[in-house]
Amino acid sequence: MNIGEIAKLAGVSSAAVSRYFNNGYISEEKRETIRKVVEKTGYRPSVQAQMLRTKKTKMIGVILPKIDLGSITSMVSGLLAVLNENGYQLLLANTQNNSEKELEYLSTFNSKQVDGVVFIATIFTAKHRKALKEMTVPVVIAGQRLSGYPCIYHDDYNAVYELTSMFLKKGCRQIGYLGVLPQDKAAGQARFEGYCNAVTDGGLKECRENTLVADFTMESGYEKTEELIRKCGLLDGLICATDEIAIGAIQYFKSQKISVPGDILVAGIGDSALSKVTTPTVTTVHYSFEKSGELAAEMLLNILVGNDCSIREVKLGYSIVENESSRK
Amino acid sequence: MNIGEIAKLAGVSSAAVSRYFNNGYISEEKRETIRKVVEKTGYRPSVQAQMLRTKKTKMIGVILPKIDLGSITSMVSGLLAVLNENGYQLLLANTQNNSEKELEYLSTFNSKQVDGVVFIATIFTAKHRKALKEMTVPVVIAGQRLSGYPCIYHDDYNAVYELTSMFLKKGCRQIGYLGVLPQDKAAGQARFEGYCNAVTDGGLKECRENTLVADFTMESGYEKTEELIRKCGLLDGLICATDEIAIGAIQYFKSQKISVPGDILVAGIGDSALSKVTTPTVTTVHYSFEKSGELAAEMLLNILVGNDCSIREVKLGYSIVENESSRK
DNA sequence: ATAATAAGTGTAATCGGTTTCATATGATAG
DNA sequence: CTATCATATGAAACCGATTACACTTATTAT
Repeated sequence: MNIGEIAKLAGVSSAAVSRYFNNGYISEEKRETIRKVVEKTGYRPSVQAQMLRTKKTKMIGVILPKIDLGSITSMVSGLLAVLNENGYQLLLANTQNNSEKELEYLSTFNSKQVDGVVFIATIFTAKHRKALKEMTVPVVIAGQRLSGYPCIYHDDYNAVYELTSMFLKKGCRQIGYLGVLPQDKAAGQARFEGYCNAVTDGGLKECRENTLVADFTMESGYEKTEELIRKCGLLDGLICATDEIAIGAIQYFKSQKISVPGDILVAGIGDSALSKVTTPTVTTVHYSFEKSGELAAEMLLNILVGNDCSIREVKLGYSIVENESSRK
Repeated sequence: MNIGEIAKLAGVSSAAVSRYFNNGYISEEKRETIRKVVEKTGYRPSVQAQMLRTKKTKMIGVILPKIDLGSITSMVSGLLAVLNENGYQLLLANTQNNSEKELEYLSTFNSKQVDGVVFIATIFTAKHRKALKEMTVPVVIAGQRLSGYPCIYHDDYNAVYELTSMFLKKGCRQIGYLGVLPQDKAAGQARFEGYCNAVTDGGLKECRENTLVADFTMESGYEKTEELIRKCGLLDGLICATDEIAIGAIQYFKSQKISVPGDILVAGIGDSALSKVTTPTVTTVHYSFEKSGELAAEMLLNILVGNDCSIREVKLGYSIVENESSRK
């Protein structure tokens, strides 16, 4: 069943049927006859033919490093809400933190498979920059700031700065930090700098000694906390770059009969579901990931309609969620 | 840059270039010249044109009720792994538990937009059956058994039967149950029946009185536990249809100074990340959702290549993860 | 020597729409 | 009474690939 057959049944040309679907000039009377035929046959235009002819796929590619992460699924949820609302579909690519795959999917999506791309990445290399430069479809970066590209990210620096300052105000004088790789500008570098500057501004020194790099897991949080304590002695505060790390840290302290928050205050980042069910519950930073997904989608759609004056860079705020692990 | 221009540059026909990409008859020498031209120009065939001509989109639609749920993202992860491996892309549709949207996306995907659909649903109505009957592209159902359709699901009945039997063996004589809507055949009905039959087989009676229906949240678990205790007095065991409900229940017991597992044993289902970080950690049932995603993808791909003798229905096993909430 | 088969190639039809262009009609303006 | 314009329509070109078909040449079987 194609447009020609419908046209024949309705006694019009295929152009008229096309206009019927695309709000072109068409008389009320033909519109009605076509409507009837379409209804009776259940005809739907072939999206493939439309894509080929119009060069619009109405699809947005989303590249993400890991699907089973609350922050990321929230973003996807926000993306989907806005995209579907506007008649776009979402093509998902999971790179499993594999840098090569990120480049591969960028290239795949670029070859006209989608109208635009939302790129959720953690670490940008020179290769990424090169791949991005070669893109012919618009790309919005989510979760990181990348100069020259439309992007949306969170105020990591100030979030951790404020978190650390809060610990100082509560009397902490030996604050440790468990971070992630600094190549990750957002979760790694910005958060670490927030910690460092807050500590220095608070009149403490040698912040770098009280820090270690972990990965994004609870196990790593546990191990690195042990290492940190062995290295620095007992601290009175510990800021962690993610909730998972913080929970691992708390588990270590529990195993050592070190009281949280009695002996040491602990905080994480992300406001994950986990942070609300542990004992003690974990003080953390809330980012609105769903909102950032929605905004990323809106930015991309704006670019697609050629709205050159639209928002091109967004830094989203945060709110500190004080839970039991820092109540003093 | 289209196939014709490449053909001209290589001094061959467009058919030859097409054959170059599709492993058709072509001499080694032409293959080489085409390869060079393709490399130099960076040409890639238009997927839209290919789709139109071949009637294959190499895309699979995935319809899911909620993206921010560990079990579902694990499935998606498994789906993606297998689909991408085989050159397929994943088109994501999130229905937010909206039955109308489920039907709408089924219909959208059906109109030749994808080669096949993976449908992750919770409740099947008559409308769903009708919509499924009208599908012209193959559909694999995940998370539920639906007679007549390729499907993949977990052994909910026996999982809960075994969990309940374990509680009985530990001496429980008053086991309560917090379930979800029985319209959900898998998480609702099958789990509930597993509980009922285990209780009856264990020589206890009146199982139905000790049960209530909650929804999938911790809050609901908290409230319904309160209601259940008010109704039935103190139980000595509580089986919950999900980990979230179980955690809500434990929070209620904590608030009432009722000891878990001292006074009452509690278990959930799903082996979520949450169940591992609470105090006490929650006894639960592990399902391999990632594997079910992989299998669903494999089933669908098999159907697509016309392998009629392939697996059409899979019931996956489970393992009980005994944690602190039931250690007696 | 001849028939049959396999390998290699190009032409042109095809997939199913959208859109340009030419054309027609009726209404309004000058 | 013509010129202009908005509305309405269909024919045909076009998007960019795949593939059926016809054809040539080389190889093998009879």
